[in-house]
Amino acid sequence: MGRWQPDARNRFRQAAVELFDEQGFEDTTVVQIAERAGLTKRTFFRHYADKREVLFEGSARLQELMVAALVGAPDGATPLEAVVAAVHASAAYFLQDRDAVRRRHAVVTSTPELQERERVKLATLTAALADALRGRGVPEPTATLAAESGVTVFRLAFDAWATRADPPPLTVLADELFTALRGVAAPG
Amino acid sequence: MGRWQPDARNRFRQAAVELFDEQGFEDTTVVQIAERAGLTKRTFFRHYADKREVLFEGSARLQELMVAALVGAPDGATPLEAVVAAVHASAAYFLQDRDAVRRRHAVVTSTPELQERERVKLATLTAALADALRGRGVPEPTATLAAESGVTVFRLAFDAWATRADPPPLTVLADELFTALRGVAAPG
DNA sequence: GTCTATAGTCCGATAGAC
DNA sequence: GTCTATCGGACTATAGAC
Repeated sequence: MGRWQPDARNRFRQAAVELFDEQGFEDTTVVQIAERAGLTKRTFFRHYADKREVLFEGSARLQELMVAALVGAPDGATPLEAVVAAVHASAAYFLQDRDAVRRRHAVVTSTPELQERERVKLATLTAALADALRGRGVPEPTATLAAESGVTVFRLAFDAWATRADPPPLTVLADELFTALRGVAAPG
Repeated sequence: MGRWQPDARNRFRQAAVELFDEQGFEDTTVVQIAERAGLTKRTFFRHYADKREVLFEGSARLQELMVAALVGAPDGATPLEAVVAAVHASAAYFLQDRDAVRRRHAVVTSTPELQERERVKLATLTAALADALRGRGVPEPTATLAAESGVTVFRLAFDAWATRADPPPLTVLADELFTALRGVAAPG
């Protein structure tokens, strides 16, 4: 096989997750990750802009999924209904290996640095959803506000889903929050 | 006056803002800031946890202002109305020296690292507002959703106010967004 | 106030795939 | 040969330790 280590990214990701789980994010150095992956620090930074990024590889895929669902929502759907469709679509993404999702969530919520990065990813997601809404002809500021509301509901629903012992489906949690949101914005 | 340089924080803050303005955040080192302030790097890190924090000194004060307004809202106010009062109260904070506010906003929006920190501060503000709402007897998830909505409106209104050439008052921009939000959540 | 560890960058060299 | 991915080490700045 020669000196190339195949699947560099997969190896890095697995090594990183293991080490973060064993000894925490801050006490794990990039050199340690590289050693366990059988590669070097230099190569790590060729694949990831920084140490945090190794935990956020999936976010692009999740975003595509949600945007696609929003774009594919029925023509007659209101902006918020289209956003609800996007949030519902996200549930499929997390069903694959629930334990891994929960472990990752635990690491992220216990590390301020990682929470920062998560917020950035959610901001990117919000921008993408707002953009897709504008593509459906939704004007500003409605598009941005609908996208912001949807991502807020998504984040709160996902937090509850990843934290609770035996949670209902993500779609159910999200629907409860959407209902509550309607009550907040238009009381009486 | 002795060996202490009085007003260390003020000196650091002013030196930092000047340097960030002249050569950007990333190309400015903490040593440069300390030199211009007539102090040492060590002293800088005694006052601020990291290089970014020097730009966010005011956020605690802003938060107090908004929480106080929320707490002081009329008893009959709905959760969202109480949050609107908090956002309105923030306008007073920014009236002091508008140019400084705009320069700071320009630096923050042009530096991803600083946007991350800003998001964290907004998340802290959201938590504080939600807490104050719970103190008024508002149950979950209403308290959190109202706080999230309010901070979203605050952020969008502030962005517009700090970006536009000759903007209307922050309160006016915020009210427009609150109205649009009601339309998003309860259409028809 | 000095000393050290770690994140992250830059360079040249090298080895596989095509 | 060309393209791409890796390696190795030296280097700077942040941040924390002593």
